[in-house]
Amino acid sequence: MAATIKSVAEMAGVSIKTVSRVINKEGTVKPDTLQRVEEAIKALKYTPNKAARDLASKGASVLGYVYDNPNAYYIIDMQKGILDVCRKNNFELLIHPCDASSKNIAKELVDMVDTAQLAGLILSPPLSEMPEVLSELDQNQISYVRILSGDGPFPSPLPYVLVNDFKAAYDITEHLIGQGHKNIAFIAGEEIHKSTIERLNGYKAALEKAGIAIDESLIIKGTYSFETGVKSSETLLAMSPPPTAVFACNDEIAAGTLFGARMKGVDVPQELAIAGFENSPFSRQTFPPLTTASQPTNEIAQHAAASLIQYLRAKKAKAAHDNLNHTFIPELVVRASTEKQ
Amino acid sequence: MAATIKSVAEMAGVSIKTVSRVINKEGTVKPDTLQRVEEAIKALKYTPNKAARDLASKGASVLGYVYDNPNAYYIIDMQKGILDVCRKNNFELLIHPCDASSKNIAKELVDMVDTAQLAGLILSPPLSEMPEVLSELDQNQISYVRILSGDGPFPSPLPYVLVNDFKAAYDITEHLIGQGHKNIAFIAGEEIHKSTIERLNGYKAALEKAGIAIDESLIIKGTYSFETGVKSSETLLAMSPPPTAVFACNDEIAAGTLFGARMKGVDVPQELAIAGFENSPFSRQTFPPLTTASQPTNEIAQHAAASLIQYLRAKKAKAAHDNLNHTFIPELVVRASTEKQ
DNA sequence: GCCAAAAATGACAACGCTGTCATTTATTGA
DNA sequence: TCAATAAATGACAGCGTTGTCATTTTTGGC
Repeated sequence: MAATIKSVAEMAGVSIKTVSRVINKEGTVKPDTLQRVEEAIKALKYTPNKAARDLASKGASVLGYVYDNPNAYYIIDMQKGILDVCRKNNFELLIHPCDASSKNIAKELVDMVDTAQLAGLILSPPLSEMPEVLSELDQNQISYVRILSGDGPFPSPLPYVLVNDFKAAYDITEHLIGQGHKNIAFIAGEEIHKSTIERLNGYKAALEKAGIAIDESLIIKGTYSFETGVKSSETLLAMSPPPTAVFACNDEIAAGTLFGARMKGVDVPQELAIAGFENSPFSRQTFPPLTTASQPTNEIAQHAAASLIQYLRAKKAKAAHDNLNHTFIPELVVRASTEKQ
Repeated sequence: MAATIKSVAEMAGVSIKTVSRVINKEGTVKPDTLQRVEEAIKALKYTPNKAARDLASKGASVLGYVYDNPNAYYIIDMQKGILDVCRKNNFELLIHPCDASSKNIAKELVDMVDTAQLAGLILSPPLSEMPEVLSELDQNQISYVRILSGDGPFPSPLPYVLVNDFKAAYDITEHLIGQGHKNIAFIAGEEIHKSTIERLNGYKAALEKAGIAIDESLIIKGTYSFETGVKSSETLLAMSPPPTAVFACNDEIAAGTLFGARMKGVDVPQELAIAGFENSPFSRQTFPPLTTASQPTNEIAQHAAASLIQYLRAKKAKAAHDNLNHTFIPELVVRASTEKQ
């Protein structure tokens, strides 16, 4: 039914190998043969059979994107970025949502790579920051690229993409200080996310720089969730005096904090300034809109996918690969939630 | 390097065909041979090569999920549901975000099915409701399952999953009427989404049932976006008298309406009640939280994927397939945005 | 116009599995 | 015990490509 390389070869009056050369753009085909073959391909609506290709050339070109992250916007953006690069490079993408807190998550990933015959993995936080996962992958010689929080460079044979949360958190805190706040609370997310630590450190560094003593009671542990924001705002507003500003570890928490403040009739930003992190779409849609830090998720994803593909190609060709590790710095986005009139 | 069927066969002292029978659970292998083979598989960590399998058995098992929808939560939920079913049935999933407004979207899909050798497509709105797309797929004999708005059953050889937006919209409107409102506005989304029409019809039907005349000036056209909500609320609040309630076609619009009301200092729900649709996570997180209708997206997705797979199997076996088309009715979720104290 | 070298093309064996059909082994009934 | 039959198993040819290496054709220098 469907055309095969053989039918194309017959129609063009060449051998199948020549057709193969054409579809793989090997460039050693005479212009007029090339044209004949291309015409035949078009006429027969021929598309190479992927299974046969993968089999013959040993190894399919499929990447895996593994995520465990509650933020749908983040995932979708990541996914789109990765997909774009995959498509351009003739790779396919296998998507695998998973539960990072599951005990055998590492084994599960190795299994997946085996069964689906993946060429490599793209890991985003927290998976990309879990030593047990990484070492298991290393032991099984699985290639991967990590997206993680930090400010390298650091030595690693495998590619990675860094997001400098420290700097961005520093900027946000500095902005709050610039608005005259001295009593600034910090609401943290899960500590398994390195971003939490980095953001906390940025917060602390900015306070120190401004000569403001760090008050541990203003630092609240939580999860990256709306609920954490709601609960924390209760705790914070019950203090005397309450903080005049809150730096929430992400927009969800910030939105929760805002919600909590509103419930108590506390005016934002007059009585309480609130900043988030991540620049989720809804950070623009709360009332008032949230000050936050924007990271170019799509770009980060593209970069990650591209460097993994580059790494895989270099490995296959047994060549050294250029190191294209890169650090992204989220940018401060100031909105009404931290600006008094 | 990696184990093949041959190495397993040698180790177990059987022919490769017997190993094949074991991994395909054909059930015609003696218990003790079976055990020997299974042990060899385990010992060698053998996993069948997918490419070889697909090639030999003609036809890979890959479904395509095509979407063009701005709602990240919806997509993620859909995707997870589909992925679950795919994994259980040994199918793979190719994800393809696209632009439904692009002129050659239909060709693009056909191309994708060809190049990626897809077994079938899962279409969600608006793609699933575009005649030009469907007829192009039909012409190319591509199998697909549609998720769409409506309240069938209707005759179709291909499977589909319906969401009864009419009924849910009727319920929401009835709820608003029950709260004493007579002057209820409707903010629509893109008309290319059949859900918009269905929801509008549900709204109208409920008004009629209650004997309330339909006021076309209260029906505002827009897109499924926050911005539409903001703008529409300006228009509506400038009327004299302004409506006392708004039924927004989805939560994004509702959130925008809420935002707009807040900007004008209009109290929700005392002065203006607002209802949305979809039960997005953020509908719980606005202040006040939004009344909305909840659709079991994950379940819908699972159902869609399962019926497509069933259809494909039946087709391959040239058997008639049970029709498992199903209609889901979103459920009313009442929250503070429509309930006066 | 001839030869060597380079460029283009082809023949054919993999790749790792499944499908078909032949063969061997176990089971049954008399 | 021996056919006759059923159950297990095996041999081997594909599946549609790519890789390797041999062969043919073209090119360029003299």
